[in-house]
Amino acid sequence: MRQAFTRESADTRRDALIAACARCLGTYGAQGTSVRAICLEAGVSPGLLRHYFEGVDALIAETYRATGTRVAFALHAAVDAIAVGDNRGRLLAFVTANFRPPIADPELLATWLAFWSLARTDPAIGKIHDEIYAENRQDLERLIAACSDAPADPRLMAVALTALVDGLWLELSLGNAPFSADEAGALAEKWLDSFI
Amino acid sequence: MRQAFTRESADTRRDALIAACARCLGTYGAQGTSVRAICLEAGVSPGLLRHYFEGVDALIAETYRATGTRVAFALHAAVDAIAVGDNRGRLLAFVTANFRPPIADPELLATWLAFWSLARTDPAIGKIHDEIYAENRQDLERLIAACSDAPADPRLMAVALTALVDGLWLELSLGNAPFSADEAGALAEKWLDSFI
DNA sequence: CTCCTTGTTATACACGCGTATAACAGCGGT
DNA sequence: ACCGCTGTTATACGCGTGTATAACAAGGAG
Repeated sequence: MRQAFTRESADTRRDALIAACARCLGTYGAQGTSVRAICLEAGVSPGLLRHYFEGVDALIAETYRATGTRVAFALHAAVDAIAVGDNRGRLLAFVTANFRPPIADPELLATWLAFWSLARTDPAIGKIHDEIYAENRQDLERLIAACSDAPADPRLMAVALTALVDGLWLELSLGNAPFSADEAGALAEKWLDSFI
Repeated sequence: MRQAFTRESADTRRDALIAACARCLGTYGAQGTSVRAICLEAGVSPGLLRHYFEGVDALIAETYRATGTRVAFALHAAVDAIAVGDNRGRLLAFVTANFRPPIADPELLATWLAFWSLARTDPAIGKIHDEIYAENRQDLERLIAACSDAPADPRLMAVALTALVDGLWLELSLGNAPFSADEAGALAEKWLDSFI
């Protein structure tokens, strides 16, 4: 007897596989994310992966893109929770959202680490990486420029702020960090106020 | 005919295997670092690895420790190149050395990424990670405290400086960074001056 | 109700992995 | 010059990997 199954639309199956891939990367890391593990997580047979994707590398690439937009969405939601007039508040919200769920999350870090390590090797992943980071920096520069007393060089400030936030986020998500999420937010705010 | 070989002391062989492991992690990433790849790089047969280490995981752990001390050594060398009286200069040297070789190096980043991803899974690696970071932070706090007008809370400043430096180093080493090593150094200096 | 398309499963293949084991050979002691 | 210890190699085993292929069945069309 063959296992029962239901036919799904292409989009549904692709999304399910992408979500399963992200869960595997977060749970088992890049090493433990195999075709069989992904398909088991998605509840389909291993062969189906290649029916929807060129190969496992292509699925991981699309998962990177999906994860990037998910993060961007969460950041935008944090910004939109602040009144449109409060430009400094919106910028601060964008920054401090990185220290709270769902962004400050060990599983998301594991996913991101896998992407970083692949970005050096796989050119396709590297391209996606550049796009995601460019978009994020653009968002940040926009929020900086919207502030009344914006600095002369928003690019360098965006660079510094991104680096600070990434570093804090990284150590916070790695665990055993010698500081709290609140302290991270306070540091970012202090740094921000010294500029604008 | 069997391949010729020479007998080496235990320390020599262990060091050679550790160095080969680091090169593999940097060149091929964690995914491409296998027992066979390491031993090919070291110029020995695959079986020899288990003659000197519990397994490949143990070798990677020792490689982490060795890499950590190598980085710490490079940072200390940068500090010692500055006159003992110039406390601010020594702190600045410690910080900016992170943006120059051999620390700002794609291969070192790849090695470090592998360690980060393993730190979550393997408790032994996680322990080594905590120790390395604690030492680094202690060094930084010492240099901060040595400055004449040290801030009230050197811990939080060390946290922030570490995060900023890590973030800048990360993106610099990932490549395609929208800023230069000099700009990174200038940013760190600016941040440093706003504190002390 | 039946047929046909095709999404899905099951199986197989070649390969690389980490490890275990036995045979070999370098090299110091005698 | 020979022996014996052991560092080193060679080979093999079981397993998991990504992918290719054929058999199957779900579900709409007629």
